[in-house]
Amino acid sequence: MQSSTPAGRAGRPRSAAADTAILAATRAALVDLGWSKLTLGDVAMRAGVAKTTLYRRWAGKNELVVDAVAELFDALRLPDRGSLAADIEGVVLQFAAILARPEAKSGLMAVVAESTRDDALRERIRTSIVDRQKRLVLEGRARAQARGELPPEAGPAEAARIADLIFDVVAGAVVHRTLVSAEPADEEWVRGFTRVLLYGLASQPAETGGEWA
Amino acid sequence: MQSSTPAGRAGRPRSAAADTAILAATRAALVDLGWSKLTLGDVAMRAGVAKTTLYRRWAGKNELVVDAVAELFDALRLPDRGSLAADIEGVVLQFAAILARPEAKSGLMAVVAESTRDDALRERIRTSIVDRQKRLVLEGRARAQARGELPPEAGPAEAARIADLIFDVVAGAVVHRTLVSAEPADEEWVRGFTRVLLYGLASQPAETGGEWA
DNA sequence: GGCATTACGCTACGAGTCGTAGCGAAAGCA
DNA sequence: TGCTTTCGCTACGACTCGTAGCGTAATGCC
Repeated sequence: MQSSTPAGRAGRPRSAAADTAILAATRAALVDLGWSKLTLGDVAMRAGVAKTTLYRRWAGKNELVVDAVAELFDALRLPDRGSLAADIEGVVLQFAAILARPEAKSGLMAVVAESTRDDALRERIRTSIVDRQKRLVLEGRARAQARGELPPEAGPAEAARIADLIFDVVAGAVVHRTLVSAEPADEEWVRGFTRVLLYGLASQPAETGGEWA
Repeated sequence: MQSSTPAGRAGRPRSAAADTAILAATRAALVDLGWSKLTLGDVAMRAGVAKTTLYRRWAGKNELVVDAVAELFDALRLPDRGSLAADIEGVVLQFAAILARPEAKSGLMAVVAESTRDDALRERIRTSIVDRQKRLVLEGRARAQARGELPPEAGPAEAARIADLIFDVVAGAVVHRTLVSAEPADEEWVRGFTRVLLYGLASQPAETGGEWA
């Protein structure tokens, strides 16, 4: 975000309603048109604002879509389900549900691709999307350690390393399953994933025969 | 690919040299310009061919970049390093090295993003990029089972499920580390990842203190 | 060798998008 | 009531797109 009147400024304040309308219109355009065919003129028309207003608030398509997609991840929560496995399954299913939405699919990966050549954009993605997700990893890990389900790590540097690793594994697997393999990360898949994450491949006794709880 | 004269056709055959020049020019343009600023006119000029020639062979930017990026993954091999852990670390490091190249970074995620709204494109990505990677998983898994490092699975359906899961975890983690976290998947990271993949989080005794083999 | 067939380079074109400039009107703050 | 900033609107040059048309080049077949 870069809207909302910067506190005690004089003059006409920016319309907060326009912000929400623009971001909603951006998501709607992502659903209807996808990333490549989405134009700022079209978004402006959908939102009922002038194209110039859009350019006054966002530098371009990249920044706009980052903000529009970021709001989708605001709903992520980490309720205490009693065990680490249950906590993981719960939050992964939430994450998968968000990624299943077409506006997230077509928007998120596109801005990530653009961010490989734009450091400012990558930073924007990190602060408004990635860090919110990563916080859940830290929270879940601390909770599991308090339960005694995970061993405490050596030091703060080691803790950060492992947290980063876990985050890349979890988020990466769900994203890859959803976008590249193009198959749903449903409950059955999430159960198998959680088992591998907690106990590894070597322990996999192939207990599930197919479909049963 | 859709080039090379379709066998016994009459008339002037398509120049194979043009194909390689175009694909190389596409990768060069990806490095210099990135996905969004890459234009087919620019690629044609770099390759020394007319723009119309490009349109005669590829339907558009998406298909062209898929083919150009796919060639990067031809180098993936799975040499027998004696143990499952060593095999995984070896192939993951290769995968990471390819993903570290700017033409792979900016090109791959962009076409994946587009493929969320284009079934034909997704199929093209699957056959020319994803399936080649997935074959390594099947091969490595079979090798590990022959060594007795992994338990045999219940049936063919279960085997496919687990192979798909492993693939999404491995490829997804490396991609997420490289593109989203924007940090290198170096040897240290790969060691930690392989440990989690094989033995899970619960067994993690935080043995590495930082940097030592 | 000659002929049919296909690919190639080149030019030109309408259509669409981009991002910006300039203007008058509207909406807050002091 | 003024001052300041935003807003909607129109218009603009520049650029890219994807295609059409033409003459030429390179092959297979007879």
